[in-house]
Amino acid sequence: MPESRRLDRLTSMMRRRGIVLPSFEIYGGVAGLVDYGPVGARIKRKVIQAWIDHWTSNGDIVEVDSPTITPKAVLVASGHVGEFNDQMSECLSCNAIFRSDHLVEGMHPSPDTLEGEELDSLISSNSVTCPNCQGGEWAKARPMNLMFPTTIGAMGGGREAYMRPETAQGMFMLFPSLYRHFKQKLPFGAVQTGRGYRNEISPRKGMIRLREFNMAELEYFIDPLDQPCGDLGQYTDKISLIPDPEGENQGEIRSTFSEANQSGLIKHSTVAWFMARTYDFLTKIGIDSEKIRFRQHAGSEMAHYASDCWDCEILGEYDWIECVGIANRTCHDLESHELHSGSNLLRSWRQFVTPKKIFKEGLSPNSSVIGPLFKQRAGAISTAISELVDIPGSFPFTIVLDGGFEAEITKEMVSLVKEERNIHGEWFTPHVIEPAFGIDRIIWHVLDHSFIEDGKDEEGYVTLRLSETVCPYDLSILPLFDKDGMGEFARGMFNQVSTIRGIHADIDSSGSIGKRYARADEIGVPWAITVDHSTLDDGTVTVRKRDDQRQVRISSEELIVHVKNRTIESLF
RNA sequence: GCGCCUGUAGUGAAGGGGUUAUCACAAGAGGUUUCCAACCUCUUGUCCCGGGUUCAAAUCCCGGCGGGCGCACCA
Repeated sequence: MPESRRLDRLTSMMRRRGIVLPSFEIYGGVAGLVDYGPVGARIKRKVIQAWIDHWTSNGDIVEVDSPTITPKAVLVASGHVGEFNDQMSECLSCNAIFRSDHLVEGMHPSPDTLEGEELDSLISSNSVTCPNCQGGEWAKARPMNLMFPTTIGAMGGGREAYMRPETAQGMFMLFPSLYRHFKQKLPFGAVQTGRGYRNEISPRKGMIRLREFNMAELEYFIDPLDQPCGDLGQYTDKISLIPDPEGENQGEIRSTFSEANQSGLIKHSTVAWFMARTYDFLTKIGIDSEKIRFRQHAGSEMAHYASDCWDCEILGEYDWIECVGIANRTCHDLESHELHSGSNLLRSWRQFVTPKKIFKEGLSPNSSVIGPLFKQRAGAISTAISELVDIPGSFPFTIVLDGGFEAEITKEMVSLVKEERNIHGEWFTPHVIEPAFGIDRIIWHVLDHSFIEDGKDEEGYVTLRLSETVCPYDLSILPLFDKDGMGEFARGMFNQVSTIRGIHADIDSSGSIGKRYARADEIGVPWAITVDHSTLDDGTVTVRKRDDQRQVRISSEELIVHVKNRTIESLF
């Protein structure tokens, strides 16, 4: 079997068996949009369920769900409207397109803040040449919008909006509700799974770069003075870590999460903790641990909102692909939303262990004197007096207002106040650690790593060695013949197991028994239950294990108990 | 967006200006004491879309859409 075509065989199988296939195909298809078919949708649901369970099982993280349509103002505050509207310049001689701000790199302190016309004039005044063909003629810079715009309101005059490029903003919007839910105590987190939208220039590589995709994001809100972290010592695997090439550490380092955190390779303990938990999740759903690595972003590739970011990359048919990003978003989002919205609900209270005593000495304006004397300027003068930090040693002294007005302040106009207060705590903007998962990319790699071809002949025998956590059906029930009562017995069993919560069975009576095993193996059903002649005599069935084809015989009642308890494995 | 390659049943392929487009596997019905893709009979189903050239286009040409790779892009 030529290994170079494994990718083709895997994608063909995925289409044929209804796992993942191009969308809208009878209308020619649309690049970057895919469907999950009947088998794929079940796998996807189980991956997402496993993800939600993984993060919410500690009690400090809850699930939320917010709209995909997002008002423009939210995305202006988050920085996406600015960042997602990069100006692009096209070379008139070879039609190559470049980001305008990259072309004028070094010619301006902050090229990414410039408008189209400023970029154009910078390009022409510096005679920037095309990196591709050395031509010097450029078309006007045009904005490239990577978000899908829409309008809220069916008639004219609606509000401008975009399809969300990430689910994170919805969780920031819900911060006040989360803060109340968690009894106003950090740390806590929220997860959200759902669709995100990016109008990619050129979607590529099957389901790797999509225009509409499934994401799963976790926002963990912490006090920046604290770095909450679980027991890293429980993760003893050595992990491949590739630190920022612009930093002190070079090349690939193999280390445990605990060591990496202690040595300062992973600076933030909470980031290290989520990296470990991410590794734990990925291996649990069937990603090969040898094909996982973490790569730190260089400062230059960091998203606009992040101060540190580690990508989790997975090795598959498309080489190393970024599947999870674990970013320290600091207070960027909450602070920016506070600024843009005027809300004061995006903060958290930090209680001091011991109240701080503060002594405040200041001047208090005597308005009965100041008022009649300064009339309309009295208010401004009173404020200025209260805000004086250095109290002048003698009277009279002069205060200069913003407009240049000079007021002479005499002893009678003020009184000296000495105040002693206990401060019990302070308000601050929480920081956010965000693990963001690309669900489609993860599903791809789960399938890639499970796709085992080990046929002896040319044709190849395919087994999808999916973990029970993500398999599309838990078991396949196969009547050896659909007659003599075997079919009825099988359907009875099917109905019985189908009432068990979380269990989905398949029933298949067409074709030879070998063919039916093969069909079940190909989509990763872990157990095949065969109803045969003996079943009719003594009520026993055979249970076949997908990964080694071993079979045991057991009474159907006993089997159903094992299905219920998820202990089929113990039969082997 | 650009360049090169490419598009034939569900999947993989063959063919190719001329009657009804070929093969394998898959799928459906029936048969067969049928436990690892067995066999027999029958059946369903295909030239990406649009325009052009031509007496005649699935085939040649142009455009679009989709796919692969490279460049660019991937906040």
